[in-house]
Amino acid sequence: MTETTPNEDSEPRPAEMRAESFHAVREAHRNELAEDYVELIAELIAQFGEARPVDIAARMGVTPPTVAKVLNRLAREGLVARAKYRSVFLTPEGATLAEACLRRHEIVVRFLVRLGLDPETAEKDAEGIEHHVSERTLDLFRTFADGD
Amino acid sequence: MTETTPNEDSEPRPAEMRAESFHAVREAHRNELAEDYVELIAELIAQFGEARPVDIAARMGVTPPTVAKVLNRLAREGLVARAKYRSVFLTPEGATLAEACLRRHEIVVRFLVRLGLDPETAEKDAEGIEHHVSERTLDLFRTFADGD
DNA sequence: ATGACAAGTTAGCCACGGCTAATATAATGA
DNA sequence: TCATTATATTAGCCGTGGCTAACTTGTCAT
Ligand SMILES: [Mn+2]
Ligand SMILES: [Mn+2]
Ligand SMILES: [Mn+2]
Ligand SMILES: [Mn+2]
Repeated sequence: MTETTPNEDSEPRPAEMRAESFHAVREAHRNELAEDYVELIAELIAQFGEARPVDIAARMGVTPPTVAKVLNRLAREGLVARAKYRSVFLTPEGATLAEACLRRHEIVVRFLVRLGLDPETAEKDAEGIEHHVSERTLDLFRTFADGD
Repeated sequence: MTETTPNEDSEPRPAEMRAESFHAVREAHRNELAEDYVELIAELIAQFGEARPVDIAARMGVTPPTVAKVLNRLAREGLVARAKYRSVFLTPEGATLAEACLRRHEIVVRFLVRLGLDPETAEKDAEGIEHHVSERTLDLFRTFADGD
């Protein structure tokens, strides 16, 4: 059975289009951890004046060694500045990204709550959804959240 | 600077709650590939009577060896049945999962379209969002999609 | 029936992000 | 001060999911 145009009634999406979607998802997942980290680091700095690995670990729900490894990658990528055994800070690039992520996060949460979701679940679902929301979709979310 | 109750105006969510959210996201990501594969396999079987690795690869946007490796895992997990050099089929468990994923996928897409998104982008965003939607949220999506 | 091409598999590489155990440094308080 | 505790890092393990290259098997047309 070779792959030709199907004789079905509802046209299935072409293979390449599907592939594009999955590529986009994988791309989102590649950026996800960096986004959540810088966002969290920004919040910790705002609250405490610094971001300590131990606090990051507690909030990310992972162990300190895991945090260390990720932070090294973020440093390598220029999002984070660090000195051994010291707190973590954001580079300008990291701070910019954090700001964008924070905004997006809040829009998604407000949208879900507006839709009727309890804030707890909204926060939980948003943590995943936020990374898969295109600019267009985010605009619609924002409008809906503010709207009525 | 130790971590105590902050003197901020807006109460930040406790660390454990945040950790829970991230745990949920990681859990979703662990199931994601299996869900997308069985969903796709179900569709291919519906269209062509069988699901061939080469067609899976084209639609997932990956190479055949990658598909082979993932299929082996799915077989190990009892979602898929296969014989060497033959097409892939779903176990009852796999078929059940596929059905649920298909439904969820369609709800998310219809929701996004109803919100005002073009079908292209809706399909793309849905591919990621679907895995981060709780039962509650899915209900709200369904209602909104049908509603008005 | 068989040879050529398509499809599938295997082997082996890599980066990532979890983890534990062990070690090194910093911070605290008696 | 300095001993104890808290925090951070390193080393090393594992499973996953990408990839390419090489090989095996299946399919199809002549
Ligand atoms: Mn997130
Ligand atoms: Mn998906
Ligand atoms: Mn899907
Ligand atoms: Mn995701």
